[in-house]
Amino acid sequence: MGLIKSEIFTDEQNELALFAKAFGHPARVAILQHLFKINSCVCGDLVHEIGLAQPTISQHLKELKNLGLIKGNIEGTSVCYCIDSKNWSGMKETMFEFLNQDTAKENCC
Amino acid sequence: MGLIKSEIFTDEQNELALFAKAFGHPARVAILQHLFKINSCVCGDLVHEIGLAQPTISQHLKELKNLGLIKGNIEGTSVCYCIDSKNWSGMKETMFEFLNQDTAKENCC
DNA sequence: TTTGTATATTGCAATATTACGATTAATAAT
DNA sequence: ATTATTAATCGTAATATTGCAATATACAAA
Repeated sequence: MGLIKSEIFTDEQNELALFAKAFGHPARVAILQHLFKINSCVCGDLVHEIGLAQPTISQHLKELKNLGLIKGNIEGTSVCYCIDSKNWSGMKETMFEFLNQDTAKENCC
Repeated sequence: MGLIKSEIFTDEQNELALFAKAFGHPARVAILQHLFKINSCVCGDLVHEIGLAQPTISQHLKELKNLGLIKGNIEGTSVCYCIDSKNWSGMKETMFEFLNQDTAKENCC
């Protein structure tokens, strides 16, 4: 199959999984870290910085963009990609809620 | 290819991606939420709770166990799975550092 | 208009993931 | 000993992901 049965899970579970999946590849982690580091970016830099072929980087950027975590502004012949702060904050909220489930719990084993 | 080029990324980037990938499937999200909720669990409950076949749940549990996020104690004929609090905290630290990169940054676009 | 530069898209091969039926292993109950 | 119960493993089909070469697109510069 290879097909996730999304219909049996809640919207929250599916949303969180989609966000997490975005971070589930080291290239996308590296892209986001680089975008934060220089606070503005063109794709060309990323190809050089990360060491994957241009189509591959472009594909990863597209995924992050579709999720809303980054946005791209065309500037002449190149594209300025950067973090979408508002959406990043929203995503963080979702992740924090999930990650902090352990507070106020005792261990059983 | 379908093969991640881990060797071109840092250990931190690869580790974070592995943790994130664990949350990148709604079934594993649901499993972890359920484990937190009842604070102790046997696999059978999860099969009933989540609605996937027993081998599928077992496989997801194995992945979470391999990552160290949960541990399983055999109790008679069933297995008691629960969160590994220590490792969960460590994972949280890693994720928080990544998610909080945006603090102390100004927007560019 | 041609040439160069930067990014996106297409097509494809290789590998990974998801899901489950069938089976196995291990213990509990009778 | 036999049977029932629970969970792991095996095998396999279907789908997804990763990565890149080739190509297309879009704009700038000459």
